[in-house]
Amino acid sequence: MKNPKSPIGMADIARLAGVSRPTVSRALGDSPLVNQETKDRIKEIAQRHGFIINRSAQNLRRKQTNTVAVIIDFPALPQERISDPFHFELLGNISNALANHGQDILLCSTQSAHSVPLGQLMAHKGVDGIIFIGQSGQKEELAALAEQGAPFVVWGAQSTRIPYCVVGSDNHRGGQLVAERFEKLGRKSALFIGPRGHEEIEMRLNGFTKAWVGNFQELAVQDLSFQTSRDALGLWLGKNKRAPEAIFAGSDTMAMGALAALKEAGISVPDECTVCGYDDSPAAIYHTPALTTVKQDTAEAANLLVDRLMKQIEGEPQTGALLNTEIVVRGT
Amino acid sequence: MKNPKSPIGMADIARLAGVSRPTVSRALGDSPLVNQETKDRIKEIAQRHGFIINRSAQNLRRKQTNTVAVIIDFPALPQERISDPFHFELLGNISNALANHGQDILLCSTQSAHSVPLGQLMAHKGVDGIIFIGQSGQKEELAALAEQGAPFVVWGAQSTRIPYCVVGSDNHRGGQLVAERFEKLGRKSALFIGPRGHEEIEMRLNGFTKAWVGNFQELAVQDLSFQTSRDALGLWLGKNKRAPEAIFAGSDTMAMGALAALKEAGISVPDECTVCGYDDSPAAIYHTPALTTVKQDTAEAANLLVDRLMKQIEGEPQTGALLNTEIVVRGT
DNA sequence: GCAATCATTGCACACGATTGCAATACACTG
DNA sequence: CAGTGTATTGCAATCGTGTGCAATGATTGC
Repeated sequence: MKNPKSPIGMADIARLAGVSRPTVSRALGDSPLVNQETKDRIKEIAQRHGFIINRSAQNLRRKQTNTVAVIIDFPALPQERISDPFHFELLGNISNALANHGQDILLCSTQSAHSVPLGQLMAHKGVDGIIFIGQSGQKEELAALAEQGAPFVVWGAQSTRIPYCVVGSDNHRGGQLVAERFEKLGRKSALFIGPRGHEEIEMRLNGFTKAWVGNFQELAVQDLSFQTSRDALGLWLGKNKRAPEAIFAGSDTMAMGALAALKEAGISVPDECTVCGYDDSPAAIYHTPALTTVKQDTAEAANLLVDRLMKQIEGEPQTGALLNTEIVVRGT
Repeated sequence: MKNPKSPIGMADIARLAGVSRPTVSRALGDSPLVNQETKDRIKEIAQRHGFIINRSAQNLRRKQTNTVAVIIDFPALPQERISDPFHFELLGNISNALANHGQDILLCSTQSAHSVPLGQLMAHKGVDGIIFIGQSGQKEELAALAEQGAPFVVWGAQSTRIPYCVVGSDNHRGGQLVAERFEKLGRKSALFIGPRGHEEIEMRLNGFTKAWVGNFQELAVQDLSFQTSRDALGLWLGKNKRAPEAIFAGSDTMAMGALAALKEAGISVPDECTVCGYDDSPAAIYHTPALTTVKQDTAEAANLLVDRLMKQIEGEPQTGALLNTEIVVRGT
């Protein structure tokens, strides 16, 4: 029933060291108020007896938690499976980055997070700050949250005059890189596949069209899933007699959907049609042929996110940041 | 500097309701000691004023945290990228399942978790229980943890006389299903690709060989990565004149690696060689051709894990559980 | 009508750590 | 030697909530 927990507390250490509890507290906190020898002795004793501080008590007293909430979009239903593996990779890197700062992660799915007003989420969950992943949808709520001075950062689309800190890859530049590559390959016509209303993807498209001079068409789809993309392109290929010479997909998952449709239509890749995705998710490498795609450096992204969040928690307001992006040329 | 947090506490609610603080505490906790009308009134007031309980204080007093640690293998280095998307899916489902039980998730990477002796992890992180994902490596430490009565569950390989609660898919049966399918297709020779020493995979192999009557060879590799599998099979195909008629890979990722090697060798799938993976990870669907694989139901897995963990926390010891597995036939 | 029972509520302390302030001891200055 | 300063430590209050026990008033039984 009751697990034994750690029955050893600060008071015990104090007794063992022959000092008072506050002195132990200060010693472990490396306070300059305590004699160096005393500190060393206390630390040694605490170490030897496997003392572990009670986070609940510490948090209560300090009014902070050393915990950061990460809010991420998990597929609500098993069959949806829409969650992007890219997010997983980012999450892993965030986990590491936060660990380096001595912070714990409180993981929330968007649905459970939204059962509570965003503004109260922090107090409710008892965290010092929040990292949002893939929440481009709710700018107003995030703005309100920023208004009350809550420390948080968002992974998503950059844009001017956003009142909070957004870290994201340079989607505009990414799109541009794709256009440049298509040009270099001498392609004359291009098709873009992606949903409207998804800010990051719109920016990719934007960068692309700004830099692209050839023939252009857009295939607007409902979501970012493999299946949707595959079906949509299949239909499109049926209706249009000529396949485009190049396809730019809004994400790797969609690019793979497109590749499936191309294969079914008997169009050879990359000879007849070259395809470029976005994200450089692991699956891009595993795919046959391996996917040409725009890479977002998740490790650097995680570091930037965490770094800026920490500084915010310490009271320094932070501006957003743009990540370098590069195109990774593989088999498509 | 100081974020305003929620300045409203139980004392305020008490004053507003004209009762004492303890009464508020009991009312919100639905104690039968409080008059129903009083309870309702207090709850309403608390609700209306957006009162949110201070978890730190509550946890301190109750000596529990309503938080479960999930320890998962994140890739330590960005370039490793070995983490299986299957784990991500499982994590998402666990997140949902825990949310249903009002539990929060504390996410730890294995590396940060191992910076502290496993036995103290729970007290250190201040959680009520732990879910391990993909830790088949350290049975002794887990056994020791079980010894001290810590509540935890493990996703991994089932086996008899393990002193703690393991939930896993029926790997043995999974391998058997693959053998049966190969037989049904009339294949005469089979090759297994997978690392030795990985318990779950060994069991898959075990189930397979028990049921398989044809010619059999094993290709032992170093790890579970796409690249390793691809290279190893490539080499193997070079050395052996005849390709096997069927390949069973230890995981989907490895199956995709094998498919890449087969393609390079000009061997047609599934005509000349049929391939079967394991996990039914999302990438299996996205692959071209789509992967035939053994499915593990992550939603059910998550429910079982969480359910058993909760019961342990409440003091009921739990035995392990075996998940149903089924083979999903797709294009390979 | 009096005592016993019950339902409801408040008092006061506990949880385990942090911190402002006072206390002590000692050194140093003039 | 008195006075001031400095280094080190302990006392006691505090964070916000939960809970054993006593107290209150209402109800019941005889």
